[in-house]
Amino acid sequence: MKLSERKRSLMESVTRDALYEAAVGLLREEGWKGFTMGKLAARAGVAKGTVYNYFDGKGDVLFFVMERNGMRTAEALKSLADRVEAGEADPVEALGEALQVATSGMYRNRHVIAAIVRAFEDDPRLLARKRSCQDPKHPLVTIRDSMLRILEAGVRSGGLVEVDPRGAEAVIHCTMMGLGRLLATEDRDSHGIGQEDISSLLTGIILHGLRRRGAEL
Amino acid sequence: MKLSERKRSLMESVTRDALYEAAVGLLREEGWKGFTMGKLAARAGVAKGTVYNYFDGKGDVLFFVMERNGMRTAEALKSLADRVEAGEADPVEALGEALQVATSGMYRNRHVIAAIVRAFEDDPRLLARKRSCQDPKHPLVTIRDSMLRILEAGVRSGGLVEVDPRGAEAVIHCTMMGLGRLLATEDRDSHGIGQEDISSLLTGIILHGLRRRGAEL
Amino acid sequence: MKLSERKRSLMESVTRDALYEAAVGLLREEGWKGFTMGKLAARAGVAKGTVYNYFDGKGDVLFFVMERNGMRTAEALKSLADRVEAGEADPVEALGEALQVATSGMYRNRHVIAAIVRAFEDDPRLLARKRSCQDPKHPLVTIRDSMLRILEAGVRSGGLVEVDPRGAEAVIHCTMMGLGRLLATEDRDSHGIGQEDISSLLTGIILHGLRRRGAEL
Amino acid sequence: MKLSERKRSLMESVTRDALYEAAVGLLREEGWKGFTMGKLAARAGVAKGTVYNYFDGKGDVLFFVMERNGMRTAEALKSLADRVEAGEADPVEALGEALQVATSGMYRNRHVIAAIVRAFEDDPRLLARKRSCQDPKHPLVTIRDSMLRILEAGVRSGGLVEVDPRGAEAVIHCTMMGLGRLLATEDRDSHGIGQEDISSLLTGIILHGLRRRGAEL
DNA sequence: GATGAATGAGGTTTCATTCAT
DNA sequence: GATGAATGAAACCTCATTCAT
Repeated sequence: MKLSERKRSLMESVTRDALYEAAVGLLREEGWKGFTMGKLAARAGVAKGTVYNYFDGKGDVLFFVMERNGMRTAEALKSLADRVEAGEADPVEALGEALQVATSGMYRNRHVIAAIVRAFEDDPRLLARKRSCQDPKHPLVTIRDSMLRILEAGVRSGGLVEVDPRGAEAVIHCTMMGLGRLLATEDRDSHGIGQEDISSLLTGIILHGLRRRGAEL
Repeated sequence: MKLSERKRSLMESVTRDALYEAAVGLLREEGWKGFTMGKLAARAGVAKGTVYNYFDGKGDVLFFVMERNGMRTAEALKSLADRVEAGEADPVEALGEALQVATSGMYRNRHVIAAIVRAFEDDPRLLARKRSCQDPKHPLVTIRDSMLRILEAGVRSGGLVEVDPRGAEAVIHCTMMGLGRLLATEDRDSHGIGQEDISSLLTGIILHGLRRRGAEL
Repeated sequence: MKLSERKRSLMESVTRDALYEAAVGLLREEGWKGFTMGKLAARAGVAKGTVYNYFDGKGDVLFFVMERNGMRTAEALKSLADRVEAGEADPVEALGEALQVATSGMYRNRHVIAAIVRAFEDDPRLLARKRSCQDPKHPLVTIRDSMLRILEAGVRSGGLVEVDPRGAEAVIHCTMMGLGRLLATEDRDSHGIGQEDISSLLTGIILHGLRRRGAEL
Repeated sequence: MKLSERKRSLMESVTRDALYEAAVGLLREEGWKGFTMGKLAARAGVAKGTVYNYFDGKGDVLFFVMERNGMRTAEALKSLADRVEAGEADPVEALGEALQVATSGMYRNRHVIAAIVRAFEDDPRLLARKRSCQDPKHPLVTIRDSMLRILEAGVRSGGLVEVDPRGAEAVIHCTMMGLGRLLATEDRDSHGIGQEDISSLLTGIILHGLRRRGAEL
C-alpha cells in the first residue's frame, strides 16, 4: 500500500499548501480581525472541519504560517552566518546585510507578521509553545541564532563594540518587532517619512550604533 | 449652587478616576483580550451604563487611559526639549536622557501600552482619531514632538550625525513600540537577558548610532 | 399666593409647549427610532428628569402629542358635522370635504402619526388608556364622532347607500390609518404614483363607494 | 452520496420549518416587540447561532416569513388574474373576489403582517431590499401585480370607472395595509363593529367605489 | 479523511426610568 | 420643581470548535 500512502501524503500536502496560501492571503487582505476559521476554510476550498483535521486550532494555523513564512529569511541569514564563521565574510558587512535581509523580509510579510504578533499576545499557550520549541531547525530559532552568531563574530573580531552579543541580538529582535508593527500599520503619518526610509534609517542607526569607532580608520 | 456643582464635579472625577484605575488594572492583569466593558464596569464598581456616560465606547476609554498614561513622560520630555532649545542642556546628553525617560516610562506602563497598541491595530477608527488629534498638548503629540526637537538641536549643533531628524524620530518611535511589546510579553526567554538590560542596551545602541564620531574627541 | 400660582402655571405651560414642539420635531426628523427621552429632553432644553415630572413616560408623551396634533382636524370636522346636522350643509358634500380634511391632516402630520401608531402597537397599556378615554372633547374621539355624525346624516338623507354608519366610519378610520402609514413611509415606489395622487384617489373611491347611485341623477 | 445529501437537505428543511413556525408563533403571540432572535431560537429549539446559519439577521427572518406567508394569497390572486385575462372571468366579479381573498388572507395573517409592517418601518434597509426585489415570482410582487392586472382588465372592459389602474392598485394596497393594522390590533372597540364586518364592508365600499354605475343595468 | 450544521458563551451598546441632591 | 448621573435589563450578532454522517 505504499502507493496509496504516497497518494495520501501528496493530497495532504496539497491541502496544507492551500491552507497556507489561504491563510497568508487572508491575513494580507483582511488582517487579524478578518482572519476567521470559516473564511480560511472557504478560501482554501475545504470544509471547516477539515481545517481542524490539519491544525489544532486557530493558533496552530498561525504557528504554521509563521514557520513557513520565516523560512526564506532564515536560510539567507543562516548562510550569511555560516560564511562569517568560515571567515569568508566580514562580520560587520554581514551584519549590515543581515539587517537588510531581516528588514526586507519584515516588509514583505508585514501583514502576516503583525497578525502573528497579535495571535501570540492573545493566546499565552502559543507563546509557551514557541518558547518550548528549541528545535534548532525552526525558522524563528534559526533567524535569531544566525543573527547571534554574526554578532558574536563581530564582537570577537573587534569590528563591533564590546557588547554582550545576546543582548544585542535581543535588541535587534525587539527593534525588528517594532518595525514590523510600524510597517503593518501602514501609518504614513509619521511626520511624512516613508516606510522604506524608516527601514533603511533603522538599519543604518543600529549598524552605526554597534560598529566600533576605531574600525573606521 | 456652587457647592453642589463642586460636589457633583468631584463625584464625577472620583468615578472617572475609578474607571481609570480599573482600566489600567484590567489591562495589566488581563491584557487586551480581557478588557471588556463589563469587567471594567464591575471593577470600577459602577453599572455598565455608567461607563457609557463617561466614554463613547471601548475605544474612547483606551484613548483616555493612553492620555493619562503618557502625561508624566510627556512633561519630562517637554522640559528636556525646552532646556535644550534654551541652550541650557547639551543635545546629545539630553537625547540620552530622553531615551532613558521614554524607556523607563515604557517599562512602567508596558502592559497598558501593549494593550493600547493592540487596540489601535484592532480599530482603525481609533487610529484615525489619533491622527486627527493635532492638539499640541496631547501627551502623545508632546512626546514625539519633544523628541524631534531634541534631535533637531542635536543635528544642528553637530553633536549628532547628519540625519533627517524626522526620520530619526520615527525610528526611535518605532523602536520604542517594539520595546513596549517586548516588555509587555514578559519574555524572559530572550537568551537569558533581562528586560532592563535590553532597555539600557537599546538606548545605548541608538545613542551611539546617532552620535557623531568626531564628537568623542 | 395667587400670583405665584399663576406664575407656576405659566412656566409649566411653557415647558409643556417646549416639550410638545421638541417631540413633534423629533418625530418628524428622526422618526420613531430616533425618539428617545434623552433627545426629547435635550431638544426641549430641560433635564431628563423634568420630562418625567410632566409625563408618566414615553407613551404618555406620545399620547399628549397625539392629542394636540389632532385638535385642528378635530375642530374642522366637528364644525362640519354641526353644520350638517343643522341642515346647513349637504351630507354627501360634507363627507367629501371631511375626507379631504382628514386626508390632508394625515399628510401634514404623517411622521407624527406613524410614530404614534407604532407607539400604540408597542405598548398595550396605551391602547387600553386610549380605549378608556371616552372624554367627548378628546380630539381623537371628536374626529371619529364627527365623521360618524356626517355618515349618519348622509344615510338618513338617502344621499349615501344604506350602510351601518358605524361600520362605514370604522372602514374610513382604518383606511386613513393605512394612508397614514403609506404617507409616512415616503414610499414613492408604488408604481410611480405620487402620494397626493393616492390621497385624492382614495377619497374619491370611498366617496363613490358610499354614495347612492340614484343620487347622481 | 445522494442519500446523505437528501437526508441533510431534509434536516435543513425541518429546521427551516421549525424556524418559520416559531417566527410566526412569536409574532402572533408577542408582536414585533417580543420578536427577538433569542426567543426565536429557543422556540424553534435551536441555538442562537443556528438561526444565524439560516438567516442573515432579524430582517432576513421576517423577509422569509413574509414570503411564505403571502404564497397562498399570491397564488389565488394570480390564477384569478390569469382567468380574467383569458376572458374566463368577469373583471368586476374577479375584483370582488380578489378583494375578498386579500382581505381574508389579511385576516388569517394579521399578526404576522402587522409585525412585518412594523419591521419595515423600523429598518429602512429591509425596504430597500424589498424594493430591489423585482423577482416576479415573489409573493408580494405577485399579489400587487395580479391585482393590477385585474384592475386593468376591468377598466378596459368598461366595468370599472376610468381610473389609473396603478393608482387604484396603490389605493387598494394601502387600504389593505390599514386593514391589516386594524385587524392586528384586535380592537373591538370600533363602535362595537366586528372585524369581519369591517372587512366585508371595506371590500364592498371599494368595489362600489370602483364599479361603473351604468354597469349595473 | 472530509463535511458543514449546530452550538452557545461572550461582546458591545442602548435607553427608559429612578432618585438623591 | 429641576437636575442628570446611575442603573441594568435586554438586544443583536460573531465565531472557534465539535461531532454525527
